[in-house]
Amino acid sequence: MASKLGRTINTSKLFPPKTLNPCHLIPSFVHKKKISINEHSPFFPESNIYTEFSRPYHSSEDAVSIHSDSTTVVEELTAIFTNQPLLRTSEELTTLGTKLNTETVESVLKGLKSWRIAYEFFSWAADQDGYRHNCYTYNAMASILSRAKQTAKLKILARDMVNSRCPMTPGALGFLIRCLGSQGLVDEANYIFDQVKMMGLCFPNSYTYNCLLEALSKSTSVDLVEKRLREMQNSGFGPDKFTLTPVLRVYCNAGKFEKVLDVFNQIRDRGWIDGHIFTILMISFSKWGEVDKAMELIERMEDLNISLNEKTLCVLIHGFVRESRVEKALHLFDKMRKLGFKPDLPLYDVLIRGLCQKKELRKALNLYMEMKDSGILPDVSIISKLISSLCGEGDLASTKILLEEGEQALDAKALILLYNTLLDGLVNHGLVDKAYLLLRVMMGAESVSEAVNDLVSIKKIVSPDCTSFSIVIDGFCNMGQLDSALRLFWDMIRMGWKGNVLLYNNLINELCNANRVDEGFELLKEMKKSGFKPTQFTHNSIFGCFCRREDVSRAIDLVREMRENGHEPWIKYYSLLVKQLCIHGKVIEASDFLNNMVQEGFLPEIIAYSIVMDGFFKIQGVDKATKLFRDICGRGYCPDVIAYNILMNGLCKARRVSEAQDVLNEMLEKGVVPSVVTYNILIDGWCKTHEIDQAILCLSKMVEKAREPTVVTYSTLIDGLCNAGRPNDALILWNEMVKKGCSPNKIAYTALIHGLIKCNKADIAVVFFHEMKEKEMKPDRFVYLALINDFVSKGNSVLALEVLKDMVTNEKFPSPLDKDYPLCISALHKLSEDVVTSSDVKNLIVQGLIPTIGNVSDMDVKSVVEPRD
DNA sequence: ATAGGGTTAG
Repeated sequence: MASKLGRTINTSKLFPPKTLNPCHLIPSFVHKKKISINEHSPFFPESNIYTEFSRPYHSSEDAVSIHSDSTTVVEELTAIFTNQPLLRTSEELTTLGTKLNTETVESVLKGLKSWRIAYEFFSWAADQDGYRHNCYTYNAMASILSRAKQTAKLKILARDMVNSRCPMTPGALGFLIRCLGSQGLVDEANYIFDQVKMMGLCFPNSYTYNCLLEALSKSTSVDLVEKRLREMQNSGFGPDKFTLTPVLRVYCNAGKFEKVLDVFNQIRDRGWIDGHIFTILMISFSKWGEVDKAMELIERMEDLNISLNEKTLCVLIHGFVRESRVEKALHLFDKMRKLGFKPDLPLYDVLIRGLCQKKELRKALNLYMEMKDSGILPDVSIISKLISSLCGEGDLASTKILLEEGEQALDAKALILLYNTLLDGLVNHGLVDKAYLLLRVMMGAESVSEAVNDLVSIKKIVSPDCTSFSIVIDGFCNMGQLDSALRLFWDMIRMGWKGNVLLYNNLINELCNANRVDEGFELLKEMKKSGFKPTQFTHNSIFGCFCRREDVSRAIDLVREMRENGHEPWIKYYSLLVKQLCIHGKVIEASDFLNNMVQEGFLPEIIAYSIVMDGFFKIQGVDKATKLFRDICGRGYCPDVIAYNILMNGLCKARRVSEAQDVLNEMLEKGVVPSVVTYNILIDGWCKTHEIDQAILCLSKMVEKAREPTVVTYSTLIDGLCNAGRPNDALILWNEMVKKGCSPNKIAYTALIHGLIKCNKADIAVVFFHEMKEKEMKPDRFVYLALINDFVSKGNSVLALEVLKDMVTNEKFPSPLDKDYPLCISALHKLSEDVVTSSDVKNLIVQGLIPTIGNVSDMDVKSVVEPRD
């Protein structure tokens, strides 16, 4: 874009040439005006603000020629700066410096190929006596830097330009603004515009404003654009098409639908709609995922006889593929070809990828063939995509053809990429052994080449690279074939490949997962020897293994080594370690481990301390636990709700419920919000210490605080109420629970059934017993036994037998070693003594469901084998 | 290839 340095408005790339007359902003008199080529005055009279449009540009074809002396100077300078950097301090150059003028500088800048040299020349010129850059030389330089994307230098240049106080024509300022805008330097463009205006270096006209808006429209700064638009109107410049276009664009960028519509209507009402406007809208719609709306626009465009341009179609096709609507994309693709546009590789690429993603591989292949027929050479990336998709579908035959084509068209470096894709595809398709065979053939093992005949017909051998090995090694790892992975790894090392960090990490991690940590350690040594630095992941893999093994001393040694490397041990591993130590009663060891971590400079998270605190409580170390809690508080930890819960639970279990109540108050003071669990713990504490009223009070408090009781809350209280001899209240609570939609689980049923039995209400209990079984919850044996025993003791043999039958068909009768055994036997005795149930008991013995008991003889048993009616 | 961790009822 920035090629005329502000003298003419070159908008052809921004706006369709058909709709734009570049002169529409320029009063006609300007074209007649000429300005002397040797104009050196740094200040143009104000009346000349439009002269830049007519100033000839010496290097363009129709430009006025520079006299021959100047031409020589340009040529010499260009030659010296291009080819003879050593001559830059020579006398010759000093002489040339005296002949410098702005036109020469512009010419030289235009002729220099590299932005770096141009920049050097530009700086050199600035230092020459009697020479000053003007706005055109600055713009020439700005244009070069902008094209070279040297944004930092461009910014400095723009500031220098302002600081030099060189006057600018509105066009020149517009040009500069567009240079900045094209590099996304929106704020800078905005700033420079104001500076220039403020310093009186230029009076912006509507073109300048349009340039500024154009620059701003690359952002989403709606406010900025609106502000400038008002400013422009206040300066007497009404908006034209080139004003509204950037306004539309910024609203599009910011996703302001309403505003977009509003501006669009303004543009339409003034008859300014063109393809460019549509393109802006369509790109936005496509970005917003509104491809259908974009399609509607296309139809409207066709109605308005505005031709679709290639870019718009491309954008839409990309948009449809992005939404996985490949059919629609293909439809547009056809349209595009009918309009005579020739699709390029990127467009084929996106469609083929879209089809691959939809697993429409036949269509993808056809399109690929079409592309080749139309004379477009495929690149390695598209072949690679096809190979990996075909592999994924197990279509090895097509893969083979593509690979053969690749062999003809690609060099060895690209070809190895295809082979790696193939290896990867095989591995992903679960064919890691096949991949391994292919790899061996690549390594030169001709003896197995038969086995990969269906994959490749190797004409030229492609040696595997590090990636090839990595793919197959990782494949083995993922298939659990760790030893194959290791063997291949060492093969790779022997072949001189060093591997990479990822490969080492994967292998070490797999070894550690397989509890082969010593080998993992060996590999770590090898890794370091090869010059790779272990990462956090490497160390934590090994650390995790030590933690799982509860190997405290090696774990702490590793923590030390990790600290030296600046690697943090992962909480999931050390919390696992302390948890397991606690489970095994080694709470002191767990506590010591955390202390050691602190000594090594790592502060364990509160979670780990919570585990240890709970551990102390579980081994009746109440004082140790509470001391630990206070210690960590003193060390600056802020216990969270779970840490408090553990503390309260420990105190409650030690029957120190009022202390637990104090802890709850402490929580509230400190602003730690109690959870349902907190209240449940306290409720249970009160229940277990026979303070059922306190427990119910606690329930109402939790409801007050909008903590919904859970099935745990209800179970706890139902158990407590029954133990307090209040079965009716327990039943009321049960109904309340069900009414609230809280469905009872096995523990809740157990609590109620057992509670009712304890309250002498086995007849009610058995109703819930049946309800529970209907819900396919399996009662624990002690529930059966409690019922049987209760019925037996009350002489209700029929019900007792019914439950007994139920029990023995659902689970084994307790063994003689079981603590419940004597109880069961005594119940059986009672049932066999009762005439109503004795024969059924014998039947159960015959069926082998219950053991033979004392006074039921074998003879008796035989007598019941014959069925009686 | 990177956090799932710790607490309550029969």
